[in-house]
Amino acid sequence: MLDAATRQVRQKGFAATSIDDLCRAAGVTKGAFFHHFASKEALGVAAAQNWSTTTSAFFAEAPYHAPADPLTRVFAYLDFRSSIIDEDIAEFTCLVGTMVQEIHTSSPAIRAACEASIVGHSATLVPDISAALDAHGVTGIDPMSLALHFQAALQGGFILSKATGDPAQARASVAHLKRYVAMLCVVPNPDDHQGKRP
Amino acid sequence: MLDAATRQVRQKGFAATSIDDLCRAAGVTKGAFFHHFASKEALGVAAAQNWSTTTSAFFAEAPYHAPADPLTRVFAYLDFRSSIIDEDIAEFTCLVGTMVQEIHTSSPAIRAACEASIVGHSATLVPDISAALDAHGVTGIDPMSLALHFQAALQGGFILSKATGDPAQARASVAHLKRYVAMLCVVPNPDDHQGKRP
DNA sequence: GACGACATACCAACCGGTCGGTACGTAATA
DNA sequence: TATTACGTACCGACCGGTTGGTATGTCGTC
Repeated sequence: MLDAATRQVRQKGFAATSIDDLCRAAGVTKGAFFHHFASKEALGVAAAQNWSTTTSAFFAEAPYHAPADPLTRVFAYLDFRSSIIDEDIAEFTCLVGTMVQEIHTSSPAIRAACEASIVGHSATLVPDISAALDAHGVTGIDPMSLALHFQAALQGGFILSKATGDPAQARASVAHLKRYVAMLCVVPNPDDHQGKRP
Repeated sequence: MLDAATRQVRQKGFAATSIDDLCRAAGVTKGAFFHHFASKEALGVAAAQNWSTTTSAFFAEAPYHAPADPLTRVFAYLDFRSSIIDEDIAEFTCLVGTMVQEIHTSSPAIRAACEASIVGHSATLVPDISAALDAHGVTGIDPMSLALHFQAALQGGFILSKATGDPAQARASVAHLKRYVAMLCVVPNPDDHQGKRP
């Protein structure tokens, strides 16, 4: 049910996703839908929360946490984000980023759920970013601000990919992000980076 | 008419914007609407094209073209983008970025118009970016790719602002963008930069 | 009097949401 | 164990309102 909602919203947006279509896709009746969700808005909130939990589990299990050096972990995160951008645009695109564009004024509840999802994920990056910045003596940069900038470039990359139909646009923005971090921490070639410089 | 459409789409999205509401807001009848536009999709295309022409005129007249040094012009562009992010989120947000999220699969015509708007604006930045990169001996960076990354960070910043309700989120991403360019061109403090280094 | 620029009235389809009803598990009671 | 009572899960017909879109009329202008 929530999976079907996620799929449809990512393709058509929230407003264009009708409950009838949703029920047909999920193989349930309308009665069942309104038994589980009080309204369409409640579905939106539940979908955002479900997205939050499934993606945080997905990222928690991802391999980018393995490296010992924090900066290497940050690079690995960006590489990972780049690697999961595949051919099908509706597959790698962000549910909450899509939803919040439409409903940020009309539905405070969904908006808040989307905010929690994005901010929550960003917060998980802060320890690594903070440690990497400290290890290289970088000052004047708020780790959370940089984490949010990551999400901004990612979300914007998704928009560019949707506009051009080309997933490479999103990957290109991640590449710029990686170069930004590399220069911040004064690493000449981030792909050769294995740990703290001598 | 197109102005009313722009306002409503930026607030509610394309699908949630009804033609009836639109006509009421614009003070015209439905008959007049369908006299000018063949369909709602045609309105979307026209709105995107109108957005493209009005914004390109707006940016053409903006003061960031004044400085003699190309890198200073790039910084001035980013400063300008930051300065036009005011309190009302629906006022500084991008029409085509919002529309393309919803309709990228359902309406190829609107998608193409949005792509043209974003890519077209990015292309206007290429001469300055290219000259700035050349002047500082930066190689291996495609100017158009950097221009598109600017748009990605901006669009993503808009999403973050919509999610949090805070315009400062969008400005923060522009600040990171500016720092990125400064480091690329090896300028210690971009705000002090007045021309090519000795 | 032909034609473009609108206005008015209207339509079928669809929208989110409701509602009466049903199938079924369970637990207290006798 | 049979009966009753009740909560939960679910069905699907139905509702009022809205949707994008159309058909037809009207009025000023060349």
